[in-house]
Amino acid sequence: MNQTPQGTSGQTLLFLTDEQLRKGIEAMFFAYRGFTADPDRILSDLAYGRAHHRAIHFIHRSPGTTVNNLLAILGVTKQSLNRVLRSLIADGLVSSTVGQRDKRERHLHLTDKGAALERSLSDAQRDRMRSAYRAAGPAAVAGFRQVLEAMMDDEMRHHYLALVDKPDGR
Amino acid sequence: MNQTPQGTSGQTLLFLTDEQLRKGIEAMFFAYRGFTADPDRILSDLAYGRAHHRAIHFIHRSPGTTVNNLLAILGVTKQSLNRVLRSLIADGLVSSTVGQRDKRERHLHLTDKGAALERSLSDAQRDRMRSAYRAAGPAAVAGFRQVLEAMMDDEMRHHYLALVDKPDGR
DNA sequence: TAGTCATGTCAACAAGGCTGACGTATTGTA
DNA sequence: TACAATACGTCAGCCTTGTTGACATGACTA
Repeated sequence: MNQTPQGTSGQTLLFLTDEQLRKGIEAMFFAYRGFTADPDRILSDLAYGRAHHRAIHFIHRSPGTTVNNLLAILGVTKQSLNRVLRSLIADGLVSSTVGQRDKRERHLHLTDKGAALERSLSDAQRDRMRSAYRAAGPAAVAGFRQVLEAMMDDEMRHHYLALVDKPDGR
Repeated sequence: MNQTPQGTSGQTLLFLTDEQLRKGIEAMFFAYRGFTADPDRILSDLAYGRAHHRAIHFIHRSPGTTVNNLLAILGVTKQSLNRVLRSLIADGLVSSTVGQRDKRERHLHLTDKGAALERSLSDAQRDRMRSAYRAAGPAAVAGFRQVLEAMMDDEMRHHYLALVDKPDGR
């Protein structure tokens, strides 16, 4: 299937061969390893894991977010998230405050200590991303983001766009 | 840091702002979820997981590969891989044969049954990749691969290039 | 007031990582 | 030919992070 593609309308679609697709799949696999490697190293010294990193990242991104919202973004069960949040709160990295409008909700913020860890994690991750961006150049970066966005599930794309399109970038 | 970057040599480097890097980080996160979603669905019906998928993928890619080689590519411990391989061999998806030149080595192949599963997994994953590629276009795809490659650890990039540069693409 | 919602929590389980230790062929080398 | 290194398998035990199911509480809403 699609081993020797011809132009559908006179246009060559060589970039859609199984071969090209496979390269993309393997690139995703190996690149994701690099993507998580630096934060993982930092976290392993602290008895935290990737799940803690994700929670910290998105709390930083959307200060005051609720548990339910975080649940939707992370795509895990509340029991799973709760375990992570509990340890972060116990260790004083995250604060949970009862909602004012709706007192059932908990609003999550990073403490100073949490913000410090977030910074060290995202610095490490950004350093790698920056050098990859720099090596590839602006045009490649635009394509990179385009393909990734097209690869997301609809629901995840909505979350992504809601975050990314924030006017002030926070 | 790098919040209001200026051209280092008269060139604007707006694509290297923390904001842009953060978007890339979040794009990777959400996209990877989509990347694994379809195979995960298939596997969960079979009592297999992502680890089985990875083993099957790379055995398919490099038929006859040794356990040690697979270990290096996957970047896990032999105990971890062995657990996966044991079940795949027991279920008749993978065959393990003693090496001819070096009898200590085991050469791994997919059986017909294993190849059938591999096909259904990679079909699902390729379908998503194909529609993302198609939506983004050839130029974006080139950039996508460039950035991913730059993001890999050196060791992983070597494995990646060794696979991807195979002349016949198998 | 009844029902729904947001949250937290307990218990039990599974996948898939890890370390450490040990055994067994087999191969390469001093 | 002894000995060391290599490739592999396996046992045991641990951790993180995901799951399901059940239940409780307080708060909002129709």
